[in-house]
Amino acid sequence: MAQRRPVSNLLALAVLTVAVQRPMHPYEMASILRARGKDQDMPIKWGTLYTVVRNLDKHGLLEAVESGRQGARPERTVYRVTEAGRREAEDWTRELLSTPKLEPSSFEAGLSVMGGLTPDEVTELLRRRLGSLEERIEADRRALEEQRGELPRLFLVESEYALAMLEAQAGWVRSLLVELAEGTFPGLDAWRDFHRTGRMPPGLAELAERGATEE
Amino acid sequence: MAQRRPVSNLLALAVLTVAVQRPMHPYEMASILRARGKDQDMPIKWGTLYTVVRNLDKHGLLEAVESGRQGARPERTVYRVTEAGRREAEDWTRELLSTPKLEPSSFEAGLSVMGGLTPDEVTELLRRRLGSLEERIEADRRALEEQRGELPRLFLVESEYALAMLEAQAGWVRSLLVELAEGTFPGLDAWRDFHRTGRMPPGLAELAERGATEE
DNA sequence: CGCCGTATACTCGCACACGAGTATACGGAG
DNA sequence: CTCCGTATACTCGTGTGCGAGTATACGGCG
Repeated sequence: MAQRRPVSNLLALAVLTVAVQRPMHPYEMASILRARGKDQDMPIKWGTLYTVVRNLDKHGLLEAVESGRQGARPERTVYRVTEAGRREAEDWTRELLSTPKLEPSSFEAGLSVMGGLTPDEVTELLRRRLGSLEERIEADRRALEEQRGELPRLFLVESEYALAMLEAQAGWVRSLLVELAEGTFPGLDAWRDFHRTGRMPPGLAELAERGATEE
Repeated sequence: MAQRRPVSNLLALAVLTVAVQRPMHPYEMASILRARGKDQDMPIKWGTLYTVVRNLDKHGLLEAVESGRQGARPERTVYRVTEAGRREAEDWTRELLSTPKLEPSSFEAGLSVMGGLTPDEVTELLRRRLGSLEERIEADRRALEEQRGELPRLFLVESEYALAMLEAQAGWVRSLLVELAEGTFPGLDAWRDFHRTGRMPPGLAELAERGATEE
């Protein structure tokens, strides 16, 4: 119920777009998505898949066209995209492309509470992060180069974006590390003192109380 | 249950870090968080707040120290951070800083299905996105400059990061727009043909079937 | 001095996400 | 030819997120 979309989970959009090709049963949608590497950044959870498909059905965006057992396999239901489903997928795509949406990032959360650790530890942790980032960037770049031979650019755009964001993050971390390592980060001493003495530097105490309810 | 953290919601980390200052009741935690502007990127949901606090209590990371009515106000419970809670907060912060985590991005999802729209519409949509991004960047930059006078750098780092990511995104969108507008984007014609004729260009059809289950 | 809008503080219950479990088919090794 | 590991295909139950609702206090206005 995150947004006003009848089925808000982004997996629903992926499901709709594969099912547009031709009617399919849920497991097959998952296989195709996996084969296209869409599960790299957003692994498909089985429970979610079936819930999402059922909800799409309930809202008339998908409809069951065939249900029964072929041979002696477990029963399976084949779904087809409805006209409404096609419209929903298009409209949703339009919104996702046109409207930037702030999403909670765990790194941001970490940065916002990094004052709880000492500057030296933070420096060490960020160094490790940068290492992982660089490895990942290298690996992704290779993988992308390889796919460039097999797939048209249109299908690689989202990987290119993801890579660009990783690079931007690495760059930012690198520049913060320079400030921390060279000691040019303003307020470094106050931060250290706070941890040595265990108390807020004067002036920060009231700041921390801002927004507190009166007793 | 996303990770192995006893209470996986990031709001729990924020709660722990404000409650470290001194014992508090939930509503007060929310007020302080809001006053610090932490709700900008991740608005505090009331339902979640109380659920999270209850779970932290259940896992021994917070403990109730006082429960009862002051004056005739509605009953309220004041919570204190336990030793385990303090450790959890520190450990969690370490993890968030040191380990990059891929998070699902709705823009990425949009890019991965943009083939469903025509190149011209995509161009128009991205132009709108770029406009919104630029406005937002301008506004955030101003806000940040203003806060620089009042708050030490340590408390602004996460805003600086968020701003840097917005700028990186804007830059990326801008360069994609150039390719689309100037027609240098490879495969533009095939993409257009696909929409005019309604059928996949040869070679792409099999590609789309990759991962399909045998009948 | 009574009325109402707003801030304070929380509860409840639905809907969704998802992991773990279930059950059958198929193919290859022995 | 039978045993078992793996792929196929789905179900169920639990925990969690979160909006909408509830209830009291306070301040100002007429």
